Amino acid sequence: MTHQGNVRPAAAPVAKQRLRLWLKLLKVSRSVEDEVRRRMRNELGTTLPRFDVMSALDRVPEGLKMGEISNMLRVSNGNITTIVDRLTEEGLALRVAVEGDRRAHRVRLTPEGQKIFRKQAAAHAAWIDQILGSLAPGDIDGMIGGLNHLTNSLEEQI
Amino acid sequence: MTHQGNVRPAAAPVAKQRLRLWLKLLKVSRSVEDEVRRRMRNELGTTLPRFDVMSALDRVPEGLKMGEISNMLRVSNGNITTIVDRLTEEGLALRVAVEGDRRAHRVRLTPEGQKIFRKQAAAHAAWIDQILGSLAPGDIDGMIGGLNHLTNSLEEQI
DNA sequence: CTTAAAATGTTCAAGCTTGAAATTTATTCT
DNA sequence: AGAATAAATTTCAAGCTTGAACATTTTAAG
Repeated sequence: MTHQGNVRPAAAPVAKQRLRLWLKLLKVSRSVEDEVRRRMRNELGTTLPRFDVMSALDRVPEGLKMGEISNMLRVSNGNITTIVDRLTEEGLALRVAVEGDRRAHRVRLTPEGQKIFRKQAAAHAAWIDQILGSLAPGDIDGMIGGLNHLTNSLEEQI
Repeated sequence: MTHQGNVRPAAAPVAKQRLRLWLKLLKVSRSVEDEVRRRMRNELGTTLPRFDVMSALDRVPEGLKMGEISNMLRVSNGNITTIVDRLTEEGLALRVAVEGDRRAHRVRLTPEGQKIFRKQAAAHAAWIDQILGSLAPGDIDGMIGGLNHLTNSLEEQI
């Protein structure tokens, strides 16, 4: 029963609000992402995409198939191919054959890759804490709430 | 209000919360951005960067210098060059000489470019309203508040 | 078993993005 | 004025990203 009250201030500009929110959200997340990207390059000599891939791999010691990585990261298949190629060349990751399926390989971090990733992850966490330092727990909870709503409806929608 | 009892569970993990928030923020904004990108391509035959540039130009009828565009969009100079080149080739934008400074040009939308942009902007606004449709005014206000805090501190910091 | 369909990856062309180097034009200093 | 410095862009190499086309292997159907 969506029943309007008797006084309507104006044709509800919820749509406008949503657009404003989105523009703001995009701006903030681009700013932070740019800053992180810059530090990845300058302080760690790596890139965000590589870090993302290594992060996915680090969570699953037995390794991930290419398709699993690209699903997790919401990124195209071909994309992952080149990133993993490079990580492999540098000895940070390796592909192991999947028993019973000659199409697929499982990608894993090498011990060296793990060691390096751990360091990078610590640096990354510290940056984020610093960059988002102005946010109080109250802000955080509020935003996480809204973001969760969004995430849920996006998963249904898209 | 989630109010902790008198016992503090552990050394305040605000940093962890901030990291969680950032990962969520990044995920949501990438999802929405990807969806918008997809529709830009499939439904409008354009790209987000082009749309962004046209959007900046549309707001300033007298035109913008290259550097002004790249500042507004927080994007490198070289980047804008190629995008404007393409818009120009297609007759959607044009460069007019700046009186008294032969280094710079002012980029403007052509009437054709304006017409096309207006249509695209309307479609874009509708998408956002639909994609963010699950957000109630309460969510929106909360998030905008948090984002404003962040924006402010980012501007000082970075 | 043989063939068609599905799944898993890789390759490729095109566009985006960046930072650094190069270019051209303005401005400032002696 | 002449030289050095600064400003506005463009060019360039390298990496990221995507979707489409392709190749290989697996699974399902007949």
